[in-house]
Amino acid sequence: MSALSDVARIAQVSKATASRALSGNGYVSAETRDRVVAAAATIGYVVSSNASSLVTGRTRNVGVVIPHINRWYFGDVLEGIESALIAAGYDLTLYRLSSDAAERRRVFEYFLVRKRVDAVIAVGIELTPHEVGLLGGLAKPIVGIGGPIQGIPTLSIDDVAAAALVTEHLISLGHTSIMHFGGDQQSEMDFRVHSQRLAGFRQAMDAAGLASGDDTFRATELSMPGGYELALSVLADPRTRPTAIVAGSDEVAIGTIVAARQLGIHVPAQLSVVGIDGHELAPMFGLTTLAQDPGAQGASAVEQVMAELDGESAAVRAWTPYPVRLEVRSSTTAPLTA
Amino acid sequence: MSALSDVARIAQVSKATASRALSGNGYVSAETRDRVVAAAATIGYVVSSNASSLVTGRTRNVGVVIPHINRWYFGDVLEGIESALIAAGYDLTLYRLSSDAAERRRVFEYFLVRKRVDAVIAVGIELTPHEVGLLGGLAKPIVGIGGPIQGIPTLSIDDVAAAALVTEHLISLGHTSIMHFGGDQQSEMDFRVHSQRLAGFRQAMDAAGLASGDDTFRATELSMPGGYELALSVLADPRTRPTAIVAGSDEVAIGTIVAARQLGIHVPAQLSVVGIDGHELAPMFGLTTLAQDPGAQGASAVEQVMAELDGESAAVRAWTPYPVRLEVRSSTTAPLTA
DNA sequence: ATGAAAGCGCTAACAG
DNA sequence: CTGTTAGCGCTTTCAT
Repeated sequence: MSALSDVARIAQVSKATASRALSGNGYVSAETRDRVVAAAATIGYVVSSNASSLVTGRTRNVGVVIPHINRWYFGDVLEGIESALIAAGYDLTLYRLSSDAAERRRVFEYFLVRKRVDAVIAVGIELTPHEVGLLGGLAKPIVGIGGPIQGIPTLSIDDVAAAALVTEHLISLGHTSIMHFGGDQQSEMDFRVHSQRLAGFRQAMDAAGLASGDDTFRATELSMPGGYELALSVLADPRTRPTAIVAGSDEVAIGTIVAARQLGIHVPAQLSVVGIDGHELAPMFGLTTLAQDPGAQGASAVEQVMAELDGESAAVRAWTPYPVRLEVRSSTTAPLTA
Repeated sequence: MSALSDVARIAQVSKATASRALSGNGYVSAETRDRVVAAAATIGYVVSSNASSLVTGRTRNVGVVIPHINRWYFGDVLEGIESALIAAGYDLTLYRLSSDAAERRRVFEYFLVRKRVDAVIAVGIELTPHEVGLLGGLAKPIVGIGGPIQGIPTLSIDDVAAAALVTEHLISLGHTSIMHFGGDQQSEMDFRVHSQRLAGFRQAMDAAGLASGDDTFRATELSMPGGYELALSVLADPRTRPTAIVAGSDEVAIGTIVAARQLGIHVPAQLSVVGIDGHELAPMFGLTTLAQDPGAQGASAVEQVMAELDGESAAVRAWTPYPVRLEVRSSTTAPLTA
């Protein structure tokens, strides 16, 4: 493997000059630079990022911690982050956090701390103050996606408002028997997203004077199979079946629709369903959903990180709700007495 | 940031001894090791992987190149790789390759070469001999997933046989008018997967004496919207509509089913559909599909890489077909005259 | 079993 | 504008 010294020797300059010529830092005469660049090209020289990082303290690499890869919302966010990072010339090191606490500790206390990453983006994970402190102590920027984290900038929609909005949509259609298929309230993993969406749902129901008690909420994994299984069991009984469902995610919504159709329930004539993610596949299913843009949120997070890395650390340390709008489609929601 | 020298000073040993105690390489008396470990713990010492990599030449990091993140098959493979890597104490650096040739070159000639990764796993991407040579010249192990690559070990199913199998299934059900909704034959990205599946389809059709000409094949992006759009246009005309579809992926299959139902076509009474990936969501849709296990393939790839990294470089340099079986479900395929 | 010393490959002052 | 010098933090002979 050729080193900088080889380039220097061939170009007949010192290592320092070669370094300057290649990195673009510092003055180098045009002709010298050309010689150096040519020399580097002929021997196929590429910097050793290790050596370079060791002295500069910068790795041009950011760590991304995320609970799932193969879920619509998370996959979209990840793609958005990936594109933005590559465009900025940064590497992306991926850590999937399971609910296993020991593994989580290992990621934070070992993997993320070894001077391997310049910054961390946490997607859909509520960092503990301890974890924030760990990274913060190393002066590594952190930005979150998916919900407020104490003391660091976070991008997310206003989940309470979002859930309230879709619920109101259903109510405005004349529905009175509405259920929320949401995330497990115990799950530490995904922020307060679950509880906030439930809160928004209840808020809208209460405001309309509708029942919002325990039997209007059922917890499930926020996945297609999750929604499917739950819907199969809840919708089977025609006497207790609601006329509308506020799904905790688009995947849950689709799962619910598939199950309903399988039970012979007509969507939307007999059951209206709304989602919350605004995934690109939603239109295909005609799903009425909130239009948040996960990919764009990922890209914004990268922007934030880059800004902080460039010293603009006075960035927004507070949470800013990401704007959303309700995308109304005809095929999964309908007036109650259409 | 505390360094090894700090640990050494506190434990009252030399840096060399501290290093040995912490890494477990070389002789250290039990009591000395305890002192060192304790010292490291109190100041929260973590090795700088840069410094360590610089001298050892090993990064404990593997690069993964993959064309999509948010597709069932690829997401599953990626999850499998991630888990296996973390378990082995390795980091995973993710590169999504678009069809942009310039970007692809940049990834191979810049990102992957800077002594940042110990090995590369290429998923669903046919590496060129040049790319293989690039990494090979650096003595970095490469393993592929998804199809044969010249000169390196690759994991994949036998796509010709797989496509033939699902096609035969349809034929055995009495279908004679069968179409293949597969991947674009021009796409360089995804190996020969597309053409191989088409070949398998034609092989089975020909063997049964059925028409397998150009009008039995339609190309689409191997995604749900891809399958959906294509099905919408192809299935609309009842006079030319086939009775069965061999989908190029599970996503295409689902998209096709959704479109068919939307057109009022009953699946499987009027249209039978088979997929090829065996995704975990297939059962939910009752999809008849091949059972390949993408996650397991990812894990196997990691095993291969680790073996090569441990010097067992005499590993299988040839392609070994990954075993599959056909999972027959009742709801998306049926005898023609049921 | 432990320590001293020599780098790994590069960048960043500081002179000139 | 270019060269000299001094490390970045760690591992690894080679002595002891």
